[in-house]
Amino acid sequence: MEARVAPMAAHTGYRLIKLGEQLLDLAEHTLEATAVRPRHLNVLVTLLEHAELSQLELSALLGIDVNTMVTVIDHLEREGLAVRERNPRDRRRHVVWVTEAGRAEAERDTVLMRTAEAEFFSVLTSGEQTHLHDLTGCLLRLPAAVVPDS
Amino acid sequence: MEARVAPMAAHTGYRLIKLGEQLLDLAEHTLEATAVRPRHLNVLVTLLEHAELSQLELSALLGIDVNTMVTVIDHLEREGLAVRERNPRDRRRHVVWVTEAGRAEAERDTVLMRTAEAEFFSVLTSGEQTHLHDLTGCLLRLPAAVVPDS
DNA sequence: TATTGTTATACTCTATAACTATA
DNA sequence: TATAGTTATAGAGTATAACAATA
Repeated sequence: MEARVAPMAAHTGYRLIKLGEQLLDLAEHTLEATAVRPRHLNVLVTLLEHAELSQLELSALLGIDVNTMVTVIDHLEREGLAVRERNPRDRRRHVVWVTEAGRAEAERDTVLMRTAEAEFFSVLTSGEQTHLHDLTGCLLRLPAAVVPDS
Repeated sequence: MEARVAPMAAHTGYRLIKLGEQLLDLAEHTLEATAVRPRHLNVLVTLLEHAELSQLELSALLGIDVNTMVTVIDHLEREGLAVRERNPRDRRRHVVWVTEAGRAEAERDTVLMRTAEAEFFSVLTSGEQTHLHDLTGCLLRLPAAVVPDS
């Protein structure tokens, strides 16, 4: 008795698309009870690491449309997690920075995400997880310097 | 001079989401000049492998909403790639089957996809590609019997 | 005249529910 | 009464282009 399988699953590319869908669903579900959704957490964490980014730089770095970025930061401001200010040296630009509440939210949510991911990947051994981490980093052309996920 | 990187890239889960997005974009772009889009090819290939599937069974197997499946098969019929027929043993059900033109389309498009994917994964060695194939299969709980992508 | 951010619009995708035909 | 498929509708997400402020 063999279970039916989608033949496209023979393609590694298809597998990665499916995994991406599952992991995005996992992220949405994990953050369900929080004030943010995955996209907002991504922006918060990025702002904590790279201070002084304009919205345009944020958009380029995260691959989020500039248009969408406006509403993401609208939401963060409304929730008191981030603040927009004019850049005094170029008043066309906004500098976005994270409030203390935003930092706390990001730290709490990062723990939630790490726990959920650990569970998701637990079917693999620790060594396999590291290997997957490295292979995906290579495909994304990430510099080796990126802190490993452990 | 180090390039700025999205800090979330430290999470393997985030990496897989990003790769999934890139690979879906790649699939869309690869099939741009054809009569189908990735979802239609997925259905065609599945019907060639598993004859006699109803639309409901197709939906469940591929994770495509029953609702969406209607429009996908509408498109395949309009393009002359598949045909819907009533199942004589249960006239509520449709049996969907692929025409000769549909088979040719699927075979041509599968070659296009394999070529595009080979290019995408070419930054990895052959052994690394196989390892990635196996790791993703494990995470998706695929039976080991699935034909490898080589 | 070009750039940053915002707003408006339309287009796609998806999700819910109502509807039909069959069982 | 339940099920397979279809259609209608509304909601979210995204993409394009116009717009305001500033350089």
